[in-house]
Amino acid sequence: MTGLSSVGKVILGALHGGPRSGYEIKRLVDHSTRLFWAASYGQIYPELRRLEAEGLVVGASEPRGGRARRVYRLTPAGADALTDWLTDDGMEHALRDEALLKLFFADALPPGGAVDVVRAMRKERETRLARLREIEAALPPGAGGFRVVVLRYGIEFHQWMVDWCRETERRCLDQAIGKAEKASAR
Amino acid sequence: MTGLSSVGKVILGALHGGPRSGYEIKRLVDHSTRLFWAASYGQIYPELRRLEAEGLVVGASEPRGGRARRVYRLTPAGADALTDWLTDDGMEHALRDEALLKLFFADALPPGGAVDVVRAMRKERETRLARLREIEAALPPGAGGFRVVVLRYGIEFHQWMVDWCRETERRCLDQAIGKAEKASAR
DNA sequence: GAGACCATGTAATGTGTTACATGATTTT
DNA sequence: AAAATCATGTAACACATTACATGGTCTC
Repeated sequence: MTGLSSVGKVILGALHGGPRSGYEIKRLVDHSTRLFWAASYGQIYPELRRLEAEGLVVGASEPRGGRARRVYRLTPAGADALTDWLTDDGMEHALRDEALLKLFFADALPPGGAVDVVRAMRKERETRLARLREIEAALPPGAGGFRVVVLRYGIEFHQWMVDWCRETERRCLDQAIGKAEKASAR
Repeated sequence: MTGLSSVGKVILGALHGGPRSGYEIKRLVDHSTRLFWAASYGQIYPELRRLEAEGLVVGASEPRGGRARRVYRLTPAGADALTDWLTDDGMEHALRDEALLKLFFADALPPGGAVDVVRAMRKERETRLARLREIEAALPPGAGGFRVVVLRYGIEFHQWMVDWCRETERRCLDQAIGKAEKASAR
């Protein structure tokens, strides 16, 4: 009832899909939500203990072979906390984009410098877009559910950014030509 | 030469536009880059001192009336550090989107719960879009430069998200109707 | 004279990453 | 036998927000 921490949210969500160890939660996050919600071991392990102390999850020792392993599952209180969070109206949305910051200050660069910024931005987004498309291609045919909806959001968003970069590069170059013509007309 | 800190980047960029006090830098950030690059007093003031110790900026006491005020300007080394950063290929891009995380786990919600998540997401983006459009409308006519390019990016991006939400809401409802028809056909 | 705004700074707190330490099991 | 992966955990550090403390000026 204290309000879930940032890590707590992914953990409860992950455990809704079934009992999991801290290691498995980290793996799941790295393979699915990391682009919009990351979590590290340094957060996950301590938080699992805190959630257990609050009664939202329970851990049980379930070794795999001789390998120690602690598996957590949602308690009814944990499931309630999950739906409470899912239906509340907290909507944190933070973006940290170095390319935009560079572009914002691009007037400090010699003419033509800005295009390089946008070009570098596009290259980076294209790489990530390709990786997302690979994930999509590897999806079992007929896969549905909201996890796929979110993946497609990622793909379409990255595609949108790549298009925006291309358009902006074009505009930068047009402007450069316009300036050059004006200069030669003198 | 040590590699600029996150705050250092906005500070040098801001100072390229002219000498400014810490307070003015904070104001500028809050009114322009905060959506993709924020900075707080707790970062700005200590960082200004660090940058001065490194020789990238110089501060001078320039009181305004009886009000103490310390104004910083770029040194040649600071201007160099700025262009070095602008032309390097660091391209940090992090996104933290609670709406996407909720949608990702929306299978845990009763049918129809996901639409509410998307609707809440759209509402929030619409509010921000409106604020950005106000800023654009208040722009002096004929305003140009990369600051405006970045503002338009923000507007178009938010518009894209709103459209995506609308489309997704529609699809969720269609699917619900499809299911209801299937159920009634039995 | 109240409230908004200018102005600087620090301390406490929270959030998050990285590296380290340890060790078993599985795959090549 | 080496490398990858499974598995847990902590300590150090970096990054960032919030609240507090202080006080001047300007506008209504």
